[in-house]
Amino acid sequence: MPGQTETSVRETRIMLQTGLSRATMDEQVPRDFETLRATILDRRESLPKRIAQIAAYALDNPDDIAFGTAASIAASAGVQPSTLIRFAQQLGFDGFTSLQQVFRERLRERNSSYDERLQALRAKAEGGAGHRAIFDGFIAAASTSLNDISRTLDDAHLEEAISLLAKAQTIYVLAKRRSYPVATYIAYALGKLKIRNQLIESAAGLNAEMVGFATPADAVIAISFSPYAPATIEEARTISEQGVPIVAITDSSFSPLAQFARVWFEVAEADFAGFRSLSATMALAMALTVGVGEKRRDVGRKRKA
Amino acid sequence: MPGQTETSVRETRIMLQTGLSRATMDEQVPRDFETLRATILDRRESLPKRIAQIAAYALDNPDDIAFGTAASIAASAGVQPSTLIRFAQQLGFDGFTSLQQVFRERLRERNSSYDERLQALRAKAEGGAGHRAIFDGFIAAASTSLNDISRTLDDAHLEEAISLLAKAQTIYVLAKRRSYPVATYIAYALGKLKIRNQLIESAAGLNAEMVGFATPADAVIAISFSPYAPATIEEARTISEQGVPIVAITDSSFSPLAQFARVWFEVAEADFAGFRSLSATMALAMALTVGVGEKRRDVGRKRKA
DNA sequence: TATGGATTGGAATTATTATTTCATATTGCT
DNA sequence: AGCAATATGAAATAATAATTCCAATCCATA
Repeated sequence: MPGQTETSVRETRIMLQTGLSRATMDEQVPRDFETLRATILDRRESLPKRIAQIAAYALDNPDDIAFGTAASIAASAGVQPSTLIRFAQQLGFDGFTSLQQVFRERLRERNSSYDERLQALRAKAEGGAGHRAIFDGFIAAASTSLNDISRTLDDAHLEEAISLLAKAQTIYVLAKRRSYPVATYIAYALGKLKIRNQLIESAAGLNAEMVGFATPADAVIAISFSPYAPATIEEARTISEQGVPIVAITDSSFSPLAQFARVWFEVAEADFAGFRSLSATMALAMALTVGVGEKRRDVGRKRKA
Repeated sequence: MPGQTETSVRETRIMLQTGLSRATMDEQVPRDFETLRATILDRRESLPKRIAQIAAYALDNPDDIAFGTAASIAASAGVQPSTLIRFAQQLGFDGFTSLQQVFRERLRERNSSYDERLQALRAKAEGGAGHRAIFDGFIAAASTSLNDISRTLDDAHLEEAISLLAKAQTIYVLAKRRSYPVATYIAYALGKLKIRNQLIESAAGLNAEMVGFATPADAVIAISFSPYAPATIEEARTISEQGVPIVAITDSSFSPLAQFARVWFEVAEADFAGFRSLSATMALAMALTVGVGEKRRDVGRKRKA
């Protein structure tokens, strides 16, 4: 019997079961994972027990659905393979295989290098594709930056920077403009960890004096990206000439900050709509801060013992 | 004939072909994608033409290998299925299926829900696993938060908030403590976009006066997460009583901020080592800011036309 | 340019996996 | 409680896909 007849017989049966016309059916089949997810959550209540069981499993373990065989998935979820297929059919798919496609597509999508997605989103936003596109762009930029930094960060530098900062009496935090939010976050976190710190703010114009108090027993976290705020560079220079060690977060080895720094990190943030992400810098800043907190605790313990 | 015999016959044949003992073979089979990649690049020169062809294809289209069938992959790469299997065997696998596992594992790894990774990292960091673990933890927390928000953000709310803010004469930005970095970033970005704004700072203790200037023609972006800074809530209340519309970013519908807000966003940030990520909030903040910038430009253009 | 070995193509075979079927159990309703 | 409709389990079957086999081809070397 030719495949075509086979298929149409199957379709007829499903249509009878669900009471839907073919056209309606097609419209309702969720093609992408998010729609599928929503559909499942929507119908969760009205699903039979076993079907609900596999539905829950599917949302909890999407990767297993993407890669497993009907039998293996059914076993993990504690149902029969046939139930899995019924589940797929209830959702409007014509079998497990086509349901699985959606789960596979999801992995492909997610994995398609964020760089590519970012390109696409930039183009989309340029074309005036609404505010959601802008939002997605910032999400993508942040994700890209996180991926990048987690690939490129050098563990040894991290250790070195943390040791250096852990020894400091006071940690000075130096950043302006775009980097300023990071500085305020560091200051907040250091404060919560009871680590003495001083944010070098520009408001009152007393920076020079503030900087003057730092000694070689202290340390500085300085953050600046191109175009480097002249004030940051100036203050970094002064403070390094006083012999205060500097940990710098910046964006290239040509950065003037890198020259003054005892340890420096190169962080490449992706940008979108003219604004660079801060997510990678933030993550690094937090790691430094909490790392210093940990280190001090450890040292304290050792001294007591 | 039982499967076991079948298998051992196959193994013997391969061993003869490659001239390796079983023990040596096992050591050489690349288990993870990176090793496999290196192995392929290493042997690239010495591979026969068709095998080299599929090798190149595999490195260029790893996703296809992960998802395709031997036949479909072979067709895309322009070779016979049998060649694909020979390729796998040359690398020490016992067939296409086990080669494919490596490509699938790669996708799983990359994609392994950040939540799970976060759990693992938290445990690791607790156990004092060094500073890299802390860093990875913050990266994972940030990624999780980004994933979450991009799933849950409501487009309609975004549009509404942007329209509201775009109409404002002055945008006031209100946030303390942990949220303060976001506020400074918003203020920075609004400034760069030439949008009049006022950061409500606490330094000089003049908040009450500042807040008093706001009128219903203005708008507020208020950001606060549990435990809500009392000052933020107080100022939000006052300002909303003056009839100034508020766009709030907060963490639950029970948040006091949500009560005063015209539009509010629920942002669930993952935490690590006691500090919550800010990445999702930052992304949303940037989308709002740039969205307002776009909207004003559009409106300006329309007026001229 | 002949010859042996390696490589390749394509069909045949075998294994695996999805799907269907049907008997049985459960549920909801009168 | 009894009936019909629905849901479930388990095995049989159909479909699909991986693997093997063998003949044909290519390539290096004498």
